[in-house]
Amino acid sequence: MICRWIAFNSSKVSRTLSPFSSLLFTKSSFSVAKLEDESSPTTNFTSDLRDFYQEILFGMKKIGFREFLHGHHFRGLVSELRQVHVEEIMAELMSESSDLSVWFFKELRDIYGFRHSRFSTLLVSHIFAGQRRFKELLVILEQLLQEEGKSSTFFCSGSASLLCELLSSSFRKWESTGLVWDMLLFLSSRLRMVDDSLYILKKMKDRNLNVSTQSYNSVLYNFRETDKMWDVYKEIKDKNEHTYSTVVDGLCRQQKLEDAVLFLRTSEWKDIGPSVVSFNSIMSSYCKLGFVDMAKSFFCTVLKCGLVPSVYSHNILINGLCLVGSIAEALELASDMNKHGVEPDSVTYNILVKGFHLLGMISGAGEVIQDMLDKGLSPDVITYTILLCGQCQLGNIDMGLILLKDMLSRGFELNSIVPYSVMLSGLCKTGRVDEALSLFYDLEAYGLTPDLVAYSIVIHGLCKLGKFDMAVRLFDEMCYKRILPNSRTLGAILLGLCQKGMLLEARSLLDSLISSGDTLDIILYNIVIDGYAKSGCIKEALELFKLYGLVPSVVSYTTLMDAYANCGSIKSIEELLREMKAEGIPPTNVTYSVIFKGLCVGLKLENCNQVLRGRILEKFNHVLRDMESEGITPDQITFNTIIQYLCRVKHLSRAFELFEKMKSQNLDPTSATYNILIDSLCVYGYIRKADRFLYSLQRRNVSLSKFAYTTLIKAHCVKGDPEMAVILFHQLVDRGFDVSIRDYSAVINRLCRRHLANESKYFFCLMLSRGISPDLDICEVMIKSDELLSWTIKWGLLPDQ
DNA sequence: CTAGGGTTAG
Repeated sequence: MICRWIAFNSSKVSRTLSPFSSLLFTKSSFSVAKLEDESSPTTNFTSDLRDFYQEILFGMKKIGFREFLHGHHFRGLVSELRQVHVEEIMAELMSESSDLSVWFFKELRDIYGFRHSRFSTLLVSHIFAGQRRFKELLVILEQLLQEEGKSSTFFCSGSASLLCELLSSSFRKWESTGLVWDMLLFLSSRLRMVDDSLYILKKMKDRNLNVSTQSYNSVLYNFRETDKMWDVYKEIKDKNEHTYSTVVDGLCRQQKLEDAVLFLRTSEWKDIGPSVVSFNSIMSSYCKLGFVDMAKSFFCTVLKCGLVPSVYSHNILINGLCLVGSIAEALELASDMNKHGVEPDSVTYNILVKGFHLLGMISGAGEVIQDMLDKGLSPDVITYTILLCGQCQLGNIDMGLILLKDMLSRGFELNSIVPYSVMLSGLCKTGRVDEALSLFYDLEAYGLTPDLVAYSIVIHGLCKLGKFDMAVRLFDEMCYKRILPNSRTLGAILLGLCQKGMLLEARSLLDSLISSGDTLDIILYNIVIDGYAKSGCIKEALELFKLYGLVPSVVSYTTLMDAYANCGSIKSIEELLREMKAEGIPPTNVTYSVIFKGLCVGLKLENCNQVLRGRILEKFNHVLRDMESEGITPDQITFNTIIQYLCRVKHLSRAFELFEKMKSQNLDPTSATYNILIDSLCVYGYIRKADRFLYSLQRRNVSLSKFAYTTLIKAHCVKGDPEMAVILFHQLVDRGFDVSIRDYSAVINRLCRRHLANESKYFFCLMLSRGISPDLDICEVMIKSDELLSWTIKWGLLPDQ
């Protein structure tokens, strides 16, 4: 019968039918056949779509919704189903029973993954609200809001207005509508859709709808770090404990710690009295400022008030103790927790693990993890991330990769991008940006979506290593995904432009950011100032430094000073140093290394003038004294700079004294330190000493760079100890250094010049045996040597005539 | 209210 009805009607209605209906017309399936058998013949042939749905509904009811919806023909049609059809059916089902429409709604959503319209969702929300099914209400409204958030555009977040309009027009008469409004307010606020929540709140007030304290508290929470906090606070009629503790926390976050303490004591609290949570906020703030003792005294106040310190209170204090390096006291407090009736949780252990890592005590961290396991708690993603971070900071990138793999095999990385970001950062910082990039693209396969931080890390790594084009590609990809760059991402791009020498582009990007009105981070200026300085445009660097009414930081000053240092303009450096000190900006050890560098370069320039030379040496000692009096301890690079300077003025014994001093201050000399010393020993002819020095370093298993070897090898070639050169060259090869044709040519060149033909031949053959073909450069050197000419011809190395 | 990720200068 239905088939006949379809045949009759299809020509009439086909123009108005949706793909869904058209398909329904033409499909002849088991279910439709069944429908025909069991439904009564329809007599009212109308082309009205609404009636059509009623017919379908009638049929569906006859054979049972479950069977109809699960029938394979329906599955085939569902992709053609439009939200408006569902709304239509839902409304019809409502007149039958609300449970039926809820069932239809859920069935479509859960079985077919159907995305419901605002209207359908709000309809079911009202049913849930009426039946006090709050959990389900929460779930579908949260989903709705998230969908709204996704579909809103960059600069317009007015997604709530559509919902409010619908609520006011279609659902005004529903008894449960106030509840739905309030829940929407609560959720939009909790989802940090701040503008939306304010819009909803305003509409609720216009309509005289009741705003629950919970929702108000959530709005308050979002504004707790701003001036608007008090406005929201005043509006709340039935304030509760949460309201008060949010205000305390807000004041703490606004750096108004004294006001927070004052608020704690006011009568605002009526008979409730301050809660532990408020004390926790205050303790946390004091810890972050490094005032652990203040935090401790508030901990005692908690006890005196007859309140019980929570696990949070303990963790906050333990964290504070770790941050100031009092790990022993932190451990003690953790073990005393049971005296207050609480037990350490995984947060406690993670804090302790981090504490040990901060002190570089890896074994201690291991013990904490063992304690954790003994307690029946497993290390979680955060534990692993802390360990990973520690390894990366120590430069043990491969160890980090192993840790990450270990995590992966335990399967709990899936919900967090953070450990991957740490790894990406570690790889980028050690120049392994290609590995970072491939890890980055693997993320999707792990079901993780890179966020702003992950993108920024890789973009920065690419820029730093000169792969600017790739960086821009990622930047575009990120923007396309609607992940908006922030000042850190833009800083990376600026860095990339400067490194590419695209200073005009860097400058115009900076200018466009300046004209956008927001106050720019000084770091962005510093990047461009450095870009100018590095390419010798001191004038432009200075202009940027002075014109824009910005407050230069120590980095701005040091950057400019470095530009002057490179051309030995000691006078300009001194002027800038005076200026920054007058501005109350203390120099750092970076500043001082730049100053030393400037003095070294100046010394080189004034080489022949004894008077100036003496004056610079005087300055050197003066700066050293200043540094000491300012309590600035030189780091490795400062030491290297000074050592290099001492070497340059041939004060080798002073240089070695400083080298010892460096070690006594627990500063591991870097490979650059060894290079400077070995090079200087060679330059001044102390080759035997250089040999012994290298040997002592090898015995101590100190990591040496290739330069240390090649320097000494070259010196032996020049000074006529080719045997030593051969021995060292073999060490170079055996230690797995990448030995290039330039290294062979450097050696052969020097040996030829000393007429050491046999040794030249030896290195030449060694080179060939390692699969390196000679180039024109080497051939020319060999041919020029009388002793080698015939030998060279024998090898067929004469250039084509 | 507590624990994990990214920026500039030597």
